Amino acid sequence: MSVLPTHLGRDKKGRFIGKTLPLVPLPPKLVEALLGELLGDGHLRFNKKGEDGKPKSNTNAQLAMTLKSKAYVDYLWQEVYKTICNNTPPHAWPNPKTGKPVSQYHFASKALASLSQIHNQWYVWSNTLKKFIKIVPLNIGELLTPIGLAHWIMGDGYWDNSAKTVVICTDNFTLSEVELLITVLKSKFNLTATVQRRIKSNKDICWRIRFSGKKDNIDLLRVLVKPHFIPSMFYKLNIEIEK
DNA sequence: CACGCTAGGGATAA
DNA sequence: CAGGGTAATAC
DNA sequence: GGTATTACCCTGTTATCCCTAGCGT
Ligand SMILES: [Mn+2]
Ligand SMILES: [Mn+2]
Repeated sequence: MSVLPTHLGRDKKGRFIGKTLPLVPLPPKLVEALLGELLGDGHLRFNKKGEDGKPKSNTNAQLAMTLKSKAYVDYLWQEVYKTICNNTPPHAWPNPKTGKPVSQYHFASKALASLSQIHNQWYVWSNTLKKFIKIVPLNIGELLTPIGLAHWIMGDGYWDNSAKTVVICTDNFTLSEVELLITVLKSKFNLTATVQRRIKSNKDICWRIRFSGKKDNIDLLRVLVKPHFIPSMFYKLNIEIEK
């Protein structure tokens, strides 16, 4: 996996600079984290689209993140995705100059051919909806690592204080995708989880991943992902921030 | 008491 | 999460 | 002029997380 130039190099404003870009390796840990972001709250997008709604021929995908947690957005930009981002730091939204209260923070990566390839694995074109739908790649079992799991839970996981366990909100994935993910959690990490059925407000049915609340299982999950968590997300594992 | 499971509401945080 | 608009630039 | 692409900033819309409540073994 590499950061491939499209055709010509560009400056940080996206303007052509008249020379080709060098090939920069995409760090494996970045790819692992990106997988977690895509399972969770991340968004791979093409900016410009043609009349059919599909991306124009030579455009490339960007990773876009818009989240409430300033700490997590800053961490992602600064520590995880810096090598594929420009130097513009995450910005608050709404723009503070509007006087409205800030509710989220945002950054986007560079548009890169390697991200377009990953988009191709994670999104399928729906002819009926005329848009891309995010899916779980069938080879997720080869790709998911503790780093990815950590980012996934920091994104879509929460601590269920009544059941005393972690639940992942996989609401927009299909039942078979959720079952696949549960199989992978068991085979790769020996983590036990079950499908939790839920009726949404609009009466549709969705499925979530509920980790077994047994002490050994939760302990194992914590050991796996805590090293890749930021402290402000420890609450999703019901871990105190130690001093 | 420990653990598993279902159900559902709501104002955001995707 | 997803999509839209525009300035900037090369060819 | 006309096309093509990216970075940056902004907007649309709802499915999220986060919570409470309850029953069962
Ligand atoms: Mn989410
Ligand atoms: Mn989230």
